[in-house]
Amino acid sequence: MRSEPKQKRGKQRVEIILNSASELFAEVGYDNATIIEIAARAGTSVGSIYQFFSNKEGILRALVEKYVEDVSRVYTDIDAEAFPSMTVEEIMQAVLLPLKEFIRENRDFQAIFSNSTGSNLVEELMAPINGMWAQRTNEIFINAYPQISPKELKKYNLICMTVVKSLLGLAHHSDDISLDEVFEEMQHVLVRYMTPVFEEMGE
Amino acid sequence: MRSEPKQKRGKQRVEIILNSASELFAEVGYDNATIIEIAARAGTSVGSIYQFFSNKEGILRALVEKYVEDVSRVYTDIDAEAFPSMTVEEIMQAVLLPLKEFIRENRDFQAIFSNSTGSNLVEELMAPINGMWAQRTNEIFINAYPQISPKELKKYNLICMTVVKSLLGLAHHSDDISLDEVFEEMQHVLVRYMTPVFEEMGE
DNA sequence: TATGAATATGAATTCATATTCATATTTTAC
DNA sequence: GTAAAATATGAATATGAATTCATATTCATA
Repeated sequence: MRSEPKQKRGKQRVEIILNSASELFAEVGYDNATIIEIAARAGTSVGSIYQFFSNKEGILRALVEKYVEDVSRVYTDIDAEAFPSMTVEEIMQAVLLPLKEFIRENRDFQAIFSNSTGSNLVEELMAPINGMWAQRTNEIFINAYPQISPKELKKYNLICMTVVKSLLGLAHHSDDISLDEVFEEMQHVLVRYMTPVFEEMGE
Repeated sequence: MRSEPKQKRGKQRVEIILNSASELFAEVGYDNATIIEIAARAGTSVGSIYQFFSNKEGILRALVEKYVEDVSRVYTDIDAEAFPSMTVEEIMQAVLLPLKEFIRENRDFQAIFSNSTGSNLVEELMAPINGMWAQRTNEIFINAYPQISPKELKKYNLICMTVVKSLLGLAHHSDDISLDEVFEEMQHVLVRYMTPVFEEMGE
C-alpha cells in the first residue's frame, strides 16, 4: 500500500475499494478487471485508489493478505496425529469440511483464483498457499497410511488436489449444481478413488 | 483470414505463423502472447502476419478450425448403441482412449486452452466444442444406463467432464506425472466414482 | 475559524501492444 | 524481359488501460 488511511473516511474508502475489487476480480478475473471499473463500483475516482494503493497489484496483494490468515487456519486446525485410526470417509470428511466452511465464507476468494488462471501475478501469489495446502494434505496421507510409499502418496495427493480445485471452480461457474452438491460429489469422488488404493496397500 | 495465400511461399508462411502462434499460445496463453513475439518466432515481420490474418483473433480462429475437425471426430466415432452391454470400465475406456490419442497428437491444442482460462475469446471459441463433447458423453451415459434419470446423469456427466478437463491440465503443467499416468488415474477416478452409482441404480 | 494534513478528483501522461501503411522485394504470367 | 500480383518489412499510428499530478475539498485540531 502507498499509504495507510489515517481518518475514518479513509479506512472506509479502503474497505469499499477492497470489496469492489474483490467482487470485480471474482467476476471477470484479475487481468480483465480495470482500475476505472473498480473506482466506478466503489463510487470513487481512480485517484483515490492510488491515494492508498501503489498500483493494481497492491490491491490484489492486500486482498490475499486479508484471506491468507483464514486459509492457513483451515489446514493447521486439523490434527494429523488422529488419522491412522480413521476410515477413508472420515479422513476426507475431516479435510473437506473445514474447506467447505472457508469457501462458504469466502466465495470471492475462491472465485478470484478460479477466474484468474493465466495471470502470472495470481499464480505467484497463490503458489505459497497451494504449497502449504499440498504439504498439509500430504502429511495427512502419510500419517494415515504409513505403509504406502511417499512417492505414491504424493501422486494421489496431486490427483486429489486437482480434482478438488476443479470442482470448486465448477461450483462457482455452474448454475446447474450447488456448492453443497459439489462437496457431496467431491467427497464421493475422493473416497471411492482412494479406498481401493488404501485397502490394497493396507492388508 | 484477411487473404488466402496464393503462392507456395505464402502458404508456407501461413503454416509457420500458425505453428509459432500455436506454440506461443500454448506456453503463455492467448492473452499474454504478443504479435511481435509470434512474428519473431516465425522469423518474419508483423506486417506479414497482417498480410494473411486480419488480427490476432484471426490467428486463434484459424488454429481452432484446424483442430475442430479432429476434435469432433474423437466423439462421433464412438458408437453409443453399443454401450448398454458394456461395463463401467469398458464405457470409460471407450471414451478416454480416443481422447488420449487426440491429446497425444495435439498437445498444443490442449495446452492453449488449459493456459488461456480467463480469455473471453478462448472461452467463446471453446464453448461449442465443450458443448458438443458434453452432449456426446451425456448420450453415452443415457444409452448405457436408461434406468437412471437424465437429470442425475447430467450431474454425473458434469462432474466427470470437470475432472477430465482438470486432469488434462495437470498433465500439461506438472513434471511430476506423465500423460500416461494421468490417463491411468483418470480412468480409476471415473470408474470408481461411477461404479456405485450404476450398480445401485441398475439392480 | 484558521491552518495543515488527509482525502478526492479526473484530465493528462505513460506505456505496452495491436494494427496500418508506404515502400521494397519476389514471384508469376505473358 | 517486363508488368502485375503477391509477399515482405518495420516505422508510424491507434488504442486502451495503468499511473501521475495539479488542483479542490474535507477533516482534525488549536
